[in-house]
Amino acid sequence: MAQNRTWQELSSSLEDYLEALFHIIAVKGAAKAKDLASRLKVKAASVTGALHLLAAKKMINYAPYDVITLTAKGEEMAKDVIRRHSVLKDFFVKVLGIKEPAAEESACRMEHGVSPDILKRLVKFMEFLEKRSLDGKDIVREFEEFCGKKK
Amino acid sequence: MAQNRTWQELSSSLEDYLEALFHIIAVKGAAKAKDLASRLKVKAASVTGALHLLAAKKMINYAPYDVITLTAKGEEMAKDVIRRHSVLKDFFVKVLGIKEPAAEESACRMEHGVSPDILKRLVKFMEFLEKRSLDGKDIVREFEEFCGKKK
DNA sequence: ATATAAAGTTAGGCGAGCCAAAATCAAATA
DNA sequence: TATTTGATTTTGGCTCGCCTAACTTTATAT
Repeated sequence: MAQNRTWQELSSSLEDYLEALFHIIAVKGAAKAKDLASRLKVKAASVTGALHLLAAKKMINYAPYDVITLTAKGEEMAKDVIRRHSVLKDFFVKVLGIKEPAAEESACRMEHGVSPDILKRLVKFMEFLEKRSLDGKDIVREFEEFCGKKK
Repeated sequence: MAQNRTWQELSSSLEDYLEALFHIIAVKGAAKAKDLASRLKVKAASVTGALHLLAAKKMINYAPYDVITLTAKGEEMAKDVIRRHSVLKDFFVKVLGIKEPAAEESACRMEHGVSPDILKRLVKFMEFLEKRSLDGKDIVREFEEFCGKKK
């Protein structure tokens, strides 16, 4: 299902590759196909295919058998995906109180569908909760109690 | 990209069909292929294909040229999808203050990825906000003000 | 009752994204 | 340097979900 995302030019799959690429590069300076394959739980042949597509979209610097790096455009895109991912995950963990592996998984699944306006509002909402907490009115704590009480 | 959803046996696409089916049936008692096609912005041939799949999964009662209804299992699934959709949308509208068409769109895109635990927590969070509001501590209102103030 | 229109289905095709198997390249080792 | 080994790519094949075009069935209108 290649859904229409007017506000995005990449498929969910390619966003995943870009995101993984960014993280691998952050640690190792550059990425190899194998890193992507193991991280995304995909076979090497699939990686090659995705790399061709990303290269065609000028998102990565790719030459056969060479290491992979992100172009400026690719890095921008990757950061955008990662931002959606981490905002969602933060919301799940810090506000909803979801535990680590589940929060991560759900963020992965939902990150591709978050529109810019939803993202902005979600960030603002968490800023709001943060500020309130500093003012001694910790909503998250209250929510935890609320959850603990019932049942 | 047919993602793995261990907690779900239907593709995003089939979930969409089921969801639409439920709404059409709610209004008209039964659905025709044409209703689905126009609602999902898809051609009639695609509908037939999806109906075969849903019938194979015992989600719908389907016979060529006949009206379509949901089986008990299908109705259950449909309600589940719709619940995910409406909880998300509610959160977007009532808490984040997202306007109608955008909230609906984002709910559509994200509904397929919401896990049961996230959903449960989100519902609880909104119950919590509701209760607080009844106690005269309207967090949503405060959030609106918070948003209005800054910039 | 029959001709026409509309709805539904079938057949065949396309792209995305995955895979396995085979071929190729590169890096390490003998 | 020659060889082996592991990484990468290519090739061909699969499923899903969509499409168009052609055909069949059902509904409508004369």
